[in-house]
Amino acid sequence: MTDATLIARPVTTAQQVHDWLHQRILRGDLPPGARLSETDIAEQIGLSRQPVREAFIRLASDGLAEVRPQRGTYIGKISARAVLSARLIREAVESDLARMLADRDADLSTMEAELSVQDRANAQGDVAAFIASDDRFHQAMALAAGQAAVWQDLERLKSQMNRLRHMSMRVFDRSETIGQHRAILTALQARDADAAEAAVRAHLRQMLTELPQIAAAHPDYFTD
Amino acid sequence: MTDATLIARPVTTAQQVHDWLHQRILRGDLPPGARLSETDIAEQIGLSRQPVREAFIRLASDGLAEVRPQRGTYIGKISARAVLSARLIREAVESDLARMLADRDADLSTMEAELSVQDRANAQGDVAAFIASDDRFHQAMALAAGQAAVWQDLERLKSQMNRLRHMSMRVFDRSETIGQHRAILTALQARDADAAEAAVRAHLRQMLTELPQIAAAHPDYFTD
DNA sequence: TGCCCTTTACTTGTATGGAAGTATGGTATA
DNA sequence: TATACCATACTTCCATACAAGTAAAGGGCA
Repeated sequence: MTDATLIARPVTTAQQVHDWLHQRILRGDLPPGARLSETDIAEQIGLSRQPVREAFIRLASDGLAEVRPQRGTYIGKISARAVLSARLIREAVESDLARMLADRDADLSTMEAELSVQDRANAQGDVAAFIASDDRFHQAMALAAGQAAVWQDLERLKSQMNRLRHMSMRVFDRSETIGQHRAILTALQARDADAAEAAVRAHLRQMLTELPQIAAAHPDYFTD
Repeated sequence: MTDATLIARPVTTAQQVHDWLHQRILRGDLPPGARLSETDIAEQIGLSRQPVREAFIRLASDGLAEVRPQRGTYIGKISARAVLSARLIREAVESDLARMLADRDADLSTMEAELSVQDRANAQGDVAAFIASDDRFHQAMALAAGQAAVWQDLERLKSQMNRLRHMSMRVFDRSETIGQHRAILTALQARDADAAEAAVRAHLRQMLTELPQIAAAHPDYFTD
C-alpha cells in the first residue's frame, strides 16, 4: 500500500497533496461522487491552486477522480466494471503465482505470520489493520515468488477494489476470509499446485458475491 | 490502441498535448532517455508552459516519463522489470481468457480476419500495420470473452512492451508470430481449452527470448 | 597544471490574474 | 402560471511572473 519508494526523490508540494488525497479516497474519507474544489482545498491547506490542480490531474490518472472541464472535479464513483476486471486479473495472476510457489521450496514464513495478525485484528474488530494485513498476505505471496514488480502493477489495478473493501469489511465477518487464506497457505506448504490454484481462485471469487451486496447497500457510490 | 472514447468529452489543450506525446513515445519517435523541455515544446506548438507541464505530469503517471524537480524531464527508459511483469500478467490473464473462450460458442471471426491482415502486413514489411493488427487480435480475444474492461487494463500495462516491440519488429521475422496466432485460433475453434492455454502461453513466452536480444542491441534504451 | 569556488544560465515549482465555459436563479413576457 | 431569456456566480483552463533549486562553465588560486 504505502509503496516505500527506495530512491529518496525530492517530494514536491503537489506530490504531497496528491498522496494525501489519494489516501483519503482509498480509506473512504472522501466518498465516491463527492465534489472537490481547487480553491477550497488550496485555501484549506494554505497553498495556491496550482499544486492542488496538479494533484487532481494525477488523481484522475489514477482513476480515482474525474475532472470535468469548466464544471468541477469529483471523486470518481466505484466502477463495478473496473472492480470485476481487476478481480479477474488478480485471480489469473495470483493463481499462476501460487502454482509457481508450490513448485519450489519457498519461504512462506511471512504469509504465516500475517495469518496471526489477521486473527487478532478480526477478534478486535480492527478493520484497517485487517485490510492492511490482508494486503501484506497477498503481497508476501508475490514476493516469495520473486515477483515484486507484478505486485506493484496489481496494486494500481486494485485501487477501486480497496475502496470497496473499506465498505464491505464493516458488513461481513472476516473469519471466512481467514479460512480461505489458511487454505492457500496449507496447499502451498503441501507443495500441491492444483490445490493452491483452486484455493486462490475460490478466495478471489468471494468478491463476486460480495460486490452486488455492497453495491445494493450503497447504490449512489457505484457506477456500472 | 486508439481507444475510441464513446462519450465525446470536451478535450483540453493539455489533454491533446499529452495524447500527442504519448503516441510519439510509444512509436519510438521520442527515444528512451531523451530530454523533454516544457519551454521548448511550449514554444514549438505555440502555447504556454502550463498545459505542456500538465501533459508531462500525466506522462509520468503513465510510467512513460520521469520528472526530476528542478533538473529536467526525460523520456523514461524501458524498464526490463516492467516489461517482464506485464508479460507475466498478460500470460496469466490471456490464458484464462482463452480457456473461457474455448468453453463457449464464441464469435472468432474478428480474430480470423486479423490473421489475414497480419499476413499482408508481414509480406509488405509494414511494421506499424502489423503491430496494430497484432494488438487487435489479442483485443478481439478479450472482447469475444466479454472482457473489454480487462483489455483496457492490460493496455495500460502494455505500454512498456509496446515501445519494445517497435524495436523488435525491425529485427525479427514475424511469420513465426503469425503461426503462433494461428495455433491459438485453431485451438479455440476446436474448443480445446488445454491446447488454447498452451498456445497462448507459448506465444507470450516468446518475449522472454526476444527481450534480452533487443536489450543487448540497445543497451542505453533500457534500465533493469 | 590541477583544484576549488563563484557566478551564471537553465530547469521545474508555485503564485496569481484573467479567459472561457457551465449552471443556476431571477425576471420579464406571453 | 408557464416559459424563455438573461445576468451572475461559480468552475476549471491557460498565460505570465517570479521563486527555488540544479548543473555546468569560467576564473582565481595554490
